[in-house]
Amino acid sequence: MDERQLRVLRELGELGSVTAVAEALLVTPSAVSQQLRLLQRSVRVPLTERAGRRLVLTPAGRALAAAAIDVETSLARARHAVEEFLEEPDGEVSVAAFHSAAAGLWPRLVRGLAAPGAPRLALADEDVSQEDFPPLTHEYDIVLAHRLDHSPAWPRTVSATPLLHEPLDIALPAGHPLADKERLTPHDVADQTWITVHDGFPLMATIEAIAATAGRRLRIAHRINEFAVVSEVVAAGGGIALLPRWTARPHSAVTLRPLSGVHARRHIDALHRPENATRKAVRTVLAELRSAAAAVSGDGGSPETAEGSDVHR
Amino acid sequence: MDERQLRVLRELGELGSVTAVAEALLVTPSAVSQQLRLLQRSVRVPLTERAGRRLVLTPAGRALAAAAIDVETSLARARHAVEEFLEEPDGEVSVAAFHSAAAGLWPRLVRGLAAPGAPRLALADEDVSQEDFPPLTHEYDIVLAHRLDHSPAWPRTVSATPLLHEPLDIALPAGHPLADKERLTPHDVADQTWITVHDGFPLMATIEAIAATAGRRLRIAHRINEFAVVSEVVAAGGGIALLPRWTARPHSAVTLRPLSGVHARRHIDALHRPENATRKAVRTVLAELRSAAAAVSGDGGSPETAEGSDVHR
DNA sequence: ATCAATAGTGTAGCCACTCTAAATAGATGT
DNA sequence: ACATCTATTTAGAGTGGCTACACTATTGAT
Repeated sequence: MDERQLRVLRELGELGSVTAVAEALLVTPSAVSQQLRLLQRSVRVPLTERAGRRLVLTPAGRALAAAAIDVETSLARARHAVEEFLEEPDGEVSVAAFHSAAAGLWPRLVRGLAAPGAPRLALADEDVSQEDFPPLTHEYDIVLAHRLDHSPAWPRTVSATPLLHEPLDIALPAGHPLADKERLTPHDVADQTWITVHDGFPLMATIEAIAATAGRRLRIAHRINEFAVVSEVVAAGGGIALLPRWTARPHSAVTLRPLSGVHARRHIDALHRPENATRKAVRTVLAELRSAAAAVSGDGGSPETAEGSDVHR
Repeated sequence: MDERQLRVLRELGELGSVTAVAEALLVTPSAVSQQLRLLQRSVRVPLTERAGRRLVLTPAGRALAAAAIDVETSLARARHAVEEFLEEPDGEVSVAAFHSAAAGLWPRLVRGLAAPGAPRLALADEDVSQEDFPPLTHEYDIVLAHRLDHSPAWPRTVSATPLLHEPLDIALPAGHPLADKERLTPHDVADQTWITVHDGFPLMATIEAIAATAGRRLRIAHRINEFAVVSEVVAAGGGIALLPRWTARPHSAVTLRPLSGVHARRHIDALHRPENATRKAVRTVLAELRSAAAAVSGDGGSPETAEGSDVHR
């Protein structure tokens, strides 16, 4: 008893003759007759009977034909299941991010997708080194990742949607002498006590570039990945640090100053496996992320969020 | 996208490897792999992906596998649909009957099957000549039919369950001189004015036998098929008639007297197509009909219905 | 590093299944 | 009685899915 046989039986019930079924299914009446014979073999009561020169369903045949409708319905649903999955506007979308991107973008993302009918977010923070971002796309639909300007591009196996090209500024405690200058050079900052990320994390390459340009080894006192913690330690006079301009939460006792002389910018990209963008819900989240990023960087940001573009704080 | 492919996909989701699916479905891994490739061809996003040396479902694959469960469920239901139809205790059973059998048996049938869970009855009266009873089994699950003792048996294409072997008595108006005799002979009744059924209806053969035995042509004044009407006309003095002993409703102004000298009995049988008895609901109704018939004929009839066996009225 | 074990995929060929074509049988209506 | 319509049977062709086997890739052990 397979789909084809049930289909034939059902059509016979609705069309009332083998010939009509054959025409509907684009086969010969012989094929229909044979399918019916096979189906009959699997059942112990007659499903069809002759009515004159026509063939009609018995009550048992009608009972089975009714069940056949369910089979065809579920098969039709299965045939559309993938499309529906792709077009579902409110599907679940998992988003991973490192801390500063998470802190800077997720609040806007959550607010922007709060409406009913919007994708359901599943957020997770993941603080990994640069080469570990792409594999995360196997676990999450979208991975917010960052890399420095001249670091190797993301592998071709993942799609990358650029979100931010974010300057990295020097974070100074309020009242620090260097805060008087509008811009700082590697030479200006090379002799300071430093707070940096752990080895292997993206910002480290910029720290090394500063040291190379100034021709000195930096004095690195602390290793702190989390920028909120960094801000607090900078404010407390523990040293100076490199902080992203837009995604690190401003601290009232920390002043940011742009750095000249080295490329001090990072890319924040949304990584995802290419086929993932066929899902409407994923595309919606990506669009919302772009809009959140534009707001954060000050391009058309809402008044509520304009503070993010205020460098001097 | 057919059942087999969906089955393979679903099993892959649950078992987690092509080899395990192959073992579960009793085929080689190669066959599983080929089925998956075919399924993939019908869909524009990947359904599976490599995880090390294993193969796992993508989110789209999981969405389709979920739909596959519905397909398998409905197919399993279809495979049992006929059995369920046959075993359904409360299915609808259509019963046709000629008038006197209907009047005599249906009230008991309806009362006996009033309980919830009993077959649902669909009753219909059909007053046809003897040869037209068997074809009615194409329209009704059970056909109550009657034939005279020596008339040809029912064709082998239908099953016949004997219900009653019912004497045919002479109906006389109360106070008629013949009512004084305990039994009547053809000779006694041949000179009376008669009320008979229409030509072609079963009882007519007995009327003809009476005429033949007595050696006379009967004086047939009226042609009335419906026994309730016959009783009224007999009571009013319109003539005498042949009435079934048990199934015709007794009339207070009509006396029944048994007839000797000719075979004056009819068979009342329940006809049905043989495969119809595979339905539990039909068997239940047949059993209830036998019990109703036994009660009507006085074999273990309940007090409430004992009047049916009272010939002298 | 190398090797063995494990997992999945590709290919060739076989087998079974389902279709078509044509002949047959039965029913209907003129 | 005959032409027409309908369903079935049979034989044969074509398709498709399966197995066997070879191959690639990954993993873990020595």
